[in-house]
Amino acid sequence: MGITIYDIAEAAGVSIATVSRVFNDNPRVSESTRAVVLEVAERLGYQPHVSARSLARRQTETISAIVPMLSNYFYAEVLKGLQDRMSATSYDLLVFSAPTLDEIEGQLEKALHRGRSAGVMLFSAPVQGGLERRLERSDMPVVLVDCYHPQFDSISTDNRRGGEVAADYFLSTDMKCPAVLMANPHSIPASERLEGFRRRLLESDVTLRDDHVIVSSTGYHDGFNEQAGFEGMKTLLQSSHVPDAIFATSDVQAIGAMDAMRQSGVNVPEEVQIIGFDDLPIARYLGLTTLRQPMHEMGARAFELLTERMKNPDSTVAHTVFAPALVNRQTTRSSIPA
Amino acid sequence: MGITIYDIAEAAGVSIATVSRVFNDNPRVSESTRAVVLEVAERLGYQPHVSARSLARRQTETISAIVPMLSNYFYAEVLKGLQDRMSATSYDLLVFSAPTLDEIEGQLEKALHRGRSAGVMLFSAPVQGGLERRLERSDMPVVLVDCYHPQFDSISTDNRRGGEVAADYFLSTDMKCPAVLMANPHSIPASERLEGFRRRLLESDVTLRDDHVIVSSTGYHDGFNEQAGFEGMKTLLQSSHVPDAIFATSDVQAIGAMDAMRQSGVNVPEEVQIIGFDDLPIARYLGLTTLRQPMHEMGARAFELLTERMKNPDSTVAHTVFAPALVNRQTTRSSIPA
DNA sequence: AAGAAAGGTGTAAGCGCTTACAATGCTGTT
DNA sequence: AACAGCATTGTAAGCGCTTACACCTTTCTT
Repeated sequence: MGITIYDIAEAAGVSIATVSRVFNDNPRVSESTRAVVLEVAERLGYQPHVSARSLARRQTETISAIVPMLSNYFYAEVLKGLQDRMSATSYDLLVFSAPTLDEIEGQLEKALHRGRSAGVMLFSAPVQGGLERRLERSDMPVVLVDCYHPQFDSISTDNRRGGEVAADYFLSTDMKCPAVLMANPHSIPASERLEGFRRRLLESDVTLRDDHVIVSSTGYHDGFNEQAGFEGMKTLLQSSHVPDAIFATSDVQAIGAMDAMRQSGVNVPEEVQIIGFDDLPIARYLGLTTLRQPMHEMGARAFELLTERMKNPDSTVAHTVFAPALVNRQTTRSSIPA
Repeated sequence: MGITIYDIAEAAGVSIATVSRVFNDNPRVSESTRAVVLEVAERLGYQPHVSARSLARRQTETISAIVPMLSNYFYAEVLKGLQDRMSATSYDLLVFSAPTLDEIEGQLEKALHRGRSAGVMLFSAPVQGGLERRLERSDMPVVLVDCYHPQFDSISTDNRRGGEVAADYFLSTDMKCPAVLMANPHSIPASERLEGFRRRLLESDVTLRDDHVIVSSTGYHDGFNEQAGFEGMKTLLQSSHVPDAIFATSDVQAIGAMDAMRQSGVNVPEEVQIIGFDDLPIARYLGLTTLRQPMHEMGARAFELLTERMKNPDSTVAHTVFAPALVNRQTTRSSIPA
């Protein structure tokens, strides 16, 4: 159906090898024939056939991203950073979605399919068990995003540090009774955030009650969703000890929690302070104090790590860890000068 | 590097044709040899090579989506609907991003590349001029999402109707002075929303002042962004005639506007009502009254239209139009009984 | 002026798969 | 017993491209 190099070759009066060379920027073609070939190709509207090319070259120009869910704004932002970085290159982005843990392996299998992609980005996946083995067995360049494994390049945020920063901030205010709106317990980022938060409080004279760590009841988005925050907050407000400082493991949870407080007539931050995590663009317009993850930068860096790995499969593994930064807005009270 | 059908054929003691037949569910293979081939393939970890397969078959199993921006939550939601629908099939999703109008043609060119995809979804693109010609010239199955052209299958929301519904609602309250927070004027959906809103007001005794149609100052996301809403609202609040009812052409603009009002101490909805557009999941937790677009359903339906078109290239063009529904929450006042 | 080096082009053998066609061995018919 | 008909399998020719190798001109050495 389409125009092939044979058509071009014939029309230009050269061989297919020459046509191919022109399209591969091979210097062993004279300027004059190059011009002719290009002119003919342009006139006939020639495009190289993607599959044929990658079959012959034994490599593709597409990379695969396995993402839990596009409708999770955190991933949407990271992917935007990734795409902005990629757009200058000739790579294409194939997106697989794996909403639940069990689906990851299946999607990874598709992404790892021979001839499909030049590299894979795996988002927020606990790399262990079958997944770990599968990844080790393949010789595909891989970058982990928002997760970690010693053997693979990765890019992530220092979640523990984020928890610590949140705790430190609360401790610098007149906070008496903290609580955590936690996502699903099996979520590694969420667990790490909780861990950092808890660790810092342990070193202080404030205690984090066990019943003040509310685990998400909904599995959707791994518990990183508004509803989880809303319901968790409802629970906290009914507690015998209503907390006065909330650390939510994501902005969307914080947003749900703020709604619950609004409905109950609780003033933020006068009665209850709240800190989120991510700093989605929207957080600014909600006045939400939060821990910023450089999402676009993470996406861009992930692409760089991946291409680096593709170029140099045996270089040492690189882990890029970003430090989350507290963005102080209107849902927290001011620090008490020391 | 990988295992090929030759390896399988040799190990199973059959020809490559038979191996190929097994993997293509060709019935002309005996049960016994099928079992042997499958067993050997499993043992050797065989996977068909994607490019080789699509080269030989002259077709791919991937579809391309050209989206202005992944970080626009509307697209993220539609894509989620699309992926959920696709996950049961063997199709893969290639995502191209075209943040500005000029970039669409280039990205479309990539998506239309021979051998790349079996079909294309084009989001929010004004199909005219070069784009229109390019699309007509290709024989690629295409579905337009959030835009319209008589010659191509499309899926969209009745934007004018949305504007009318918003106007009708405001008119049913004690609204005196409406305003519109408009995105970029060249955005077709935004223009249509404005048009419907304006049309209804024209039939009423309330007038929409020209200086109360605020066009987005930022081009980012075509003006569908929080900042545009924020700044537009600031402008309105400084107007000699401060409006008491705002129709924002998207939820994110409404969110920006609400922040501006909060900062200025304006009460919503007592002093100013506001209606958004989209009904992002977050809208519910912000109590935002808005016009709901069934985003997931739109994605799913887009996929169905596309596969339909792929199966049957000559069937008549189908346009699916969803009616937006008003979701009444806390940013609007109640209707006055007629 | 002869030979080496360099530049430019063509030939042909893949890349891994699908599939038309041919070949084989059965079964059942007459 | 000979043959038609069927099920099963193999052979080989692509799909459109890349690239090693060979070949032929030029140009440069000495």
